[in-house]
Amino acid sequence: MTQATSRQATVGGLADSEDGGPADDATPEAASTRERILNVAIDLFTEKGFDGASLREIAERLDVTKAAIYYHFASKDDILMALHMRLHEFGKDALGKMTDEPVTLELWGELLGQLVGQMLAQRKLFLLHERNQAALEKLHRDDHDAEHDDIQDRFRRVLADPRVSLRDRVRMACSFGAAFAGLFMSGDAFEGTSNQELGELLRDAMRDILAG
Amino acid sequence: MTQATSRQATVGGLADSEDGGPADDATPEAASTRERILNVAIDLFTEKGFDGASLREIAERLDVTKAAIYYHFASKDDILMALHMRLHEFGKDALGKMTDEPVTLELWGELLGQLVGQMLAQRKLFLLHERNQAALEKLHRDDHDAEHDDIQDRFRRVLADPRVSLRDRVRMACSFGAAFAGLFMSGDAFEGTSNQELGELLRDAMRDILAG
DNA sequence: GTCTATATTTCGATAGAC
DNA sequence: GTCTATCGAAATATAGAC
Repeated sequence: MTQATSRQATVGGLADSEDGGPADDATPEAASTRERILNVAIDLFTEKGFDGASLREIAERLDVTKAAIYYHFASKDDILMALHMRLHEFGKDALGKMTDEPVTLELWGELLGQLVGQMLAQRKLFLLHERNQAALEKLHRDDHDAEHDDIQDRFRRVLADPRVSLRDRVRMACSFGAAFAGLFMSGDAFEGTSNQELGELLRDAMRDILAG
Repeated sequence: MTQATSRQATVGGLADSEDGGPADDATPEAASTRERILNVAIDLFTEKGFDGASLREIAERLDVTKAAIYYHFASKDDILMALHMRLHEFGKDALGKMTDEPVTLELWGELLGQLVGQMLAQRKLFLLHERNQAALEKLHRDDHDAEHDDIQDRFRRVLADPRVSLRDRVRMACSFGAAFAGLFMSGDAFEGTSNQELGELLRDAMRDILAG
């Protein structure tokens, strides 16, 4: 029996520090193989798509064999799931602010302002998700112990909440899209800009939409 | 030799009406097999991703065999290219307004206002592109007779134009993202809304960003 | 224009030695 | 924890009959 257990992916680098599992690598020096696999996977899954990138490529880039990967992960899906959990970890703080009350434009603004900071810090992870929607949906479909507080689901539920006016809900979607486009759809057009400057410009634009 | 010639995909349903090629199907009655393949491909490539969807599935859904598909298209890539050209056809009118002059916020607003209408009318085609970035990039990489006036490239070039202030360029990206999110990232949250109403709400939000 | 049948490749995954 | 070797499945694509 290997360490890789099906669909029990941990965040990796954040948790995973008990029993005999691969050692947690909070210490910076040398990333564990597990972490190195995840880091290469982020790049390859984003560049070529989850289906377009093969385990062979990941292995080659790390100079190990496919079999080594299967020691750390039960399946290719399991790698994607681990990355998904990693993102979820970053998003859950902002999400915590959402109760069952109807979301106001003010609350949405707060939420998104916080999220923009995390998106700037975790650009690659968010980009991975944007570009692999189909694979992630399949992952959720196949996952039967669905702990369904997925970030995307929560967002969509808010945007569909009939207690909030259509106009406001459209504004909420637009403000999110505005931030998103500034970060991910512009290629490297804003590459020379510091995270702080870009973050402020985006927050300004968001404010104009929500105050509009 | 079959009709399918490599990488010379025509728009399909809009052009393609000369020589012995499969008949143009401007007449509504029954869509040609070629058109039916493209229509099914839009759905499957969007739902499962370009790599995740197989030609077998497309064939099954049309109740024909894979070989029939290869009569109409030289390769799987060729199908995606045909769909890409179809989108390009719709976008080129708006793009025509872009000269080599620096793009002003006003011009950008006009451009996007027009584009929103086309996005509403061709939702599926735009969604296909959003969800298959990796496959489309590979398509462009492999395409050596690159006629490089791709819509996305043009947009990015504008957003990177140093003659325009960073603030304005970020606003342009945001306004596009706002429209985009309202249309594609909200799932079916706005499904009950008419295209006209949604279009107006989106244009209002865009105006607020560009006027901000 | 569509079919049957098959060639060819690549992938995800496993077994077992070290 | 990583390796070599291999399996079985599924995919793209082709050949040739009808």
